[in-house]
Amino acid sequence: MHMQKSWWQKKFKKAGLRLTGPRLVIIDILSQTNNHLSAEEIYLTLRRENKSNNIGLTTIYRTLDVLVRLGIVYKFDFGDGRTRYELSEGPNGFHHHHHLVCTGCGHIVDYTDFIDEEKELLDRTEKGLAKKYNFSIHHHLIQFYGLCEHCR
Amino acid sequence: MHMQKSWWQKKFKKAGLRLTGPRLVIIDILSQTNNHLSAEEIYLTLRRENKSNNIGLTTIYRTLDVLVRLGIVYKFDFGDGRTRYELSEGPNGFHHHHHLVCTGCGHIVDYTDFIDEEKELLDRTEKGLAKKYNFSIHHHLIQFYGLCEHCR
DNA sequence: GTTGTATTGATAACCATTATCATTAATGAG
DNA sequence: CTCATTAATGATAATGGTTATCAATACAAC
Ligand SMILES: [Mn+2]
Ligand SMILES: [Mn+2]
Ligand SMILES: [Zn+2]
Ligand SMILES: [Zn+2]
Repeated sequence: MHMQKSWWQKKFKKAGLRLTGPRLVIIDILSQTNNHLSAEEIYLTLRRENKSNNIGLTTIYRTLDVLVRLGIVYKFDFGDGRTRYELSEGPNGFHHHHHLVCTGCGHIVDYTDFIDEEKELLDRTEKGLAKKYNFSIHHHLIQFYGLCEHCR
Repeated sequence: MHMQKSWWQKKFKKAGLRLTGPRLVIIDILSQTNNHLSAEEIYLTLRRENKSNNIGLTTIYRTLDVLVRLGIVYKFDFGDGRTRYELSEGPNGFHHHHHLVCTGCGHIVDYTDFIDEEKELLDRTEKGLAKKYNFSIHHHLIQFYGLCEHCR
């Protein structure tokens, strides 16, 4: 009974990193939610669901760092004082989106509206900036801030 | 000999806040640079230039908080572990721009290229999102990340 | 000038994230 | 499968940017 290798397992192989219990469990937690979890939230979820005896908070931070380096996870600052993480890709491939952030309650909306137009403009902007300022650009960040209907 | 009121003095008045020495000095520091200063950098600049006997770091944080609330200063996280601040407006009015961040050395470029096109798309996006998700949107954030020629 | 109150600064506390280091376990060779 | 190598882990302490406290100070309205 061999499990098919998921998209992220290959990345570990290629980087020469070990597929450990904690790493599998943390990716599992992230793939089970649409939320943008903080390290502590992952930690608490693990304890609550008894997913693994006791993974240290330190390991969560280290693992997230690895996942970000491998491009498996994206890292965000939404201004609430803690870094938040989200899987970069689901089983159905990338889900390119940007964020709408409520500065009242911290609620976050993943939106894909206008993404195609944005992408076109961003590509053009990226090329222009790269040339003019001699940068090699790797990624971008777009966020809208406001108040949700509840916090209005 | 009456000094003309600057754009930000009115905001203090309207908000019923006092125009104190420390506040004036901190705004002065920010208006004297194109850099995106952290609280500690402002603190050190003050001591170095002897702008005022001894303004406490606490006061810097509190003042920056006030300035952000009044819209006199913008607050940014460029991923280097400290919050950075920038005057929202110069003597010649707003200078709308976005940021290009070097993840190697932290160097930041203010760019205005493509701003008009971005603005058009952003306005449209903003309206669309506001309606669809029932948000009142106040501001947005656009940043490009990469490596400058030095860090390549 | 007097007065009421917002503001300040020294200090301690907070809290998310990192560094340390001895212990454990994933992996590849045999 | 067994073993040896060494990356990874977890308990703990430390770090560092930011906040809370509170008595002392200084705006600004009269
Ligand atoms: Mn998201
Ligand atoms: Mn800027
Ligand atoms: Zn809200
Ligand atoms: Zn650089």
